[in-house]
Formats: sequence, C-alpha cells, structure tokens
Amino acid sequence: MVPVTSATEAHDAPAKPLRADAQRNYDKLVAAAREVFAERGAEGSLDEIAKRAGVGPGTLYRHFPTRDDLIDALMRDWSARVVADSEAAVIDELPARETLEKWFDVFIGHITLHRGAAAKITAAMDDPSSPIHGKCQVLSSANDRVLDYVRQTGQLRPGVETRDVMRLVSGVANVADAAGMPADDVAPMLGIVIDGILQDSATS
Amino acid sequence: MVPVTSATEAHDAPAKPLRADAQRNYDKLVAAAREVFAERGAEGSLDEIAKRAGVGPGTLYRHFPTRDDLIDALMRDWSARVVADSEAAVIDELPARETLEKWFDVFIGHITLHRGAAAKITAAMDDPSSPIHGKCQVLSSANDRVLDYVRQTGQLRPGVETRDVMRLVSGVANVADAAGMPADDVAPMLGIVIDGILQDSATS
DNA sequence: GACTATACGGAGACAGTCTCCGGTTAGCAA
DNA sequence: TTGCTAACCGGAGACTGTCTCCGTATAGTC
Repeated sequence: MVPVTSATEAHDAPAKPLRADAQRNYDKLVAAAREVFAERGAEGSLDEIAKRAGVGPGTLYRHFPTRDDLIDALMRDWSARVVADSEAAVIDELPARETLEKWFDVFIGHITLHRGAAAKITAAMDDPSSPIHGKCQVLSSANDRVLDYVRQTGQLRPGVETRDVMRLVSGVANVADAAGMPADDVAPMLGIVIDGILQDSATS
Repeated sequence: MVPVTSATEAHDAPAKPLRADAQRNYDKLVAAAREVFAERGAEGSLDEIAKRAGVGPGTLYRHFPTRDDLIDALMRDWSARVVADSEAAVIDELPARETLEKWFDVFIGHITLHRGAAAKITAAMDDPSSPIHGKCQVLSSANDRVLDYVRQTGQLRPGVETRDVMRLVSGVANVADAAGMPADDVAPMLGIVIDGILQDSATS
C-alpha cells in the first residue's frame, strides 16, 4: 500500500493542547453533533447539540464559532479515508469504466455523510474562507489521482478537466441527497457522466 | 408555430376571484417577493416581504401558507416560457449537439431564477406535496420533448433516460448556483453531459 | 344605508443563533 | 497543600425570522 500523506492536514498538528475540561467538552460536542446531524441533517439545531453534549451554548460557540467549524471537526479522519479510497480505486488497475464506477460511488458516499452535507461541501468548494475548504481540496486531489490513472490508460476523452468532473459528480450527489434517492437511481446518472468522460472506443 | 398548452396549468383558471383589496395585496406581495428573492436569494425573510409590500405578516401567510406557495406564485408565466423555449429548441431542427447546448442553457436559466432557486426546484421534483411540483412536471415534459427530438435523429445513446438527464442538468444548475459560477464554467460541465448523452459517431 | 362575508394587520408565542460576562476550575508553582 | 491565575464554563438574554390568533375594518351586495 502506498503511504498516505496530505499536506492540507498539516494544520492539525500544531494546535496547542487544550485544558483537560476543554478537551472533554470538545469531544462531547463533536459526538453530539454527529448524532444530531445524523438525525436532523446539516441544519440541526446548534443549541440542541450543546444541550445534548451537556454544555452551554457559549461553550459550543467558543470551540466552534461557525456551523462549518463544527462540521469540519467531525470530519477529522475523513481526509485520510478519502485519500485511501482514491488509492484503492487505482491500485488494482481495473478497466477505466469500472474504476470510475467504484470511485464515483465512494466519492458520493464521502460527500453525503449526512442529509444536507453534499450542499454544504459543494458550497465550500468555491469558498476559500470556509473551514471545510481544505477538505474539498483533499477530495479534489483524490479525484485528480483517479482521473490521472484513467488518462494514463488513454481512455479519457480529450479536453475533460478533472475540476469539471468533480463538480459534475458533486452535482449528482446534491440531487441524490436532496431527493433522498436510492443508489439504484444514482447509478444511471453516473453512467451518463462516465460515458461523457471516456472515449467511446474504450467503452466496452 | 405549434400551439402551446399544458394540462398542468389548468388549476390557474378556476380559482375563485379575490376581493379587490385582497387581489391588490396579492399582487403587491408577489412583486415584493420578486424583489426580495432577487436581492437576498430564496431564503430572504418573509416578514421583510410583507413589510415591503406594506401589509402585515398575517396577510402574507393567508395568501401563501408556505414559502413554496409564494415562489410558485411568482412563477406564474414561467411554465409557458419553459414550454415555448423547448418548442423553440427543436423547431429549427439543428444538429443534436447544438440543440442540447441551447436547451440546457435555457433549462439552467429557468431553474436559477434567483440564488437558491435551483435547490428549491430540484427538491420539489421528487416531492409531490410541494406546490412547485407541478412546475417541475412542466419542465420535465419540456425536457422530454427536446430529448425525443434528439432520439429521433438517432443520435441518442441507447439506454439514456430523460429523467436522468433532467436530474443531471439540475445537478449542474445546483452547483453553478451554489458557487455563483459564470456561464463559462458551466459550459464544459454540460459538454461532458452531452458527450454522455450522444453517440460518439454523431459527435462532430 | 345597513349588513355580512371576507380580508386585514399587528401583538406575541415560539424557535434558532450568537454574545457577554460573572463565576468556576485546571494546572502550576511555592 | 495551598494559593494564584489564565483558561474555561454556562446561562441569561438580545436578536432575527417564522407563523398564528383574533379584534378590527371594509368590499360587495341588497
């Protein structure tokens, strides 16, 4: 397995250590947020999260000034998983189509960690001021990696930009998320995208 | 020009006539809503709309119980324009690719009448209880019409469902809207979708 | 001119976001 | 242990937006 590292995660390290009680509350808040977002979606009440964590609202807002800071926090090991999955997608050197099918599937899985997450993450892609923006860059790099593999097989349609593919698949994730679509409804949409990415001569 | 009619608009007629003052307020509210949504996006304050229309909140909520009812109201002639544009897209019998480029462009234009509208409309597609759902069906039929033309040219890739195309283009509209993308950034995404829809033999 | 169905509109309940600051406590040093 | 202080806590409450209830006003009619 190729070692997985990411420069964009560097900022995780130098954060100065919290006081013990602060760390405890931080962890409780992240756990509570995970619960509430899972139940109520990305627009779940922040005060509810504070209440469920057993702390005051002030404590929540000190740790996480914005909702996005909180979302960013509960994606702690998300980046590593994304990178690992992109590595896994290319390691077996499967046919281009199959590689893309698998990759897009995990791509969408990562982007829809709870209801409403796809919209949040998509919005952060073009907003460098968002705390989640770094995560988007990780996802973008991972996507580049997979598409580079496809390009290397010679089956990538000329003129296809990875950035556009990323946006396209994010768009699919958005509508799938918003409509609560089952995977069976998502696959044909991805099929069209894949047909648009690959040269027809390569389409088995 | 082929006559344009749509059964889904039928409910516009039998609405019993409002009292004069009620009709006045209705119109003022729709105008104010158009303003506020244009300025602040689909999440603009409803009380602000009432205030700007010079009426109380109660009046607003009596006419439009939900936000979607209000959005639906300010899309009064939207359906007719959508249908007309789909007719226009096929009437010249342009090459398939060109037809789709033009149609997707107006499709996205219609769906992004103000910031945040794309998400609202996309969500309404799979939600029959939404007041906007009827509008989505109009859009869907219009889209079918254009794709039927493309199919008839023999250049539609086998297995492509119009429903999936509709969702895909809506997804593009969503990310474009969320990120405030210029048209130049949207075109390449649509290019990929079109490549996915058309047979390569037909791609000039 | 009077009557009534219809409509108005604002007070206020409710929910969510976010801040301020008096009180508490962890960690450390003596 | 004790005492000190920087760091942290948490809840009262200001603020914003949603939505309802109901006493008041008026358009349309006879």
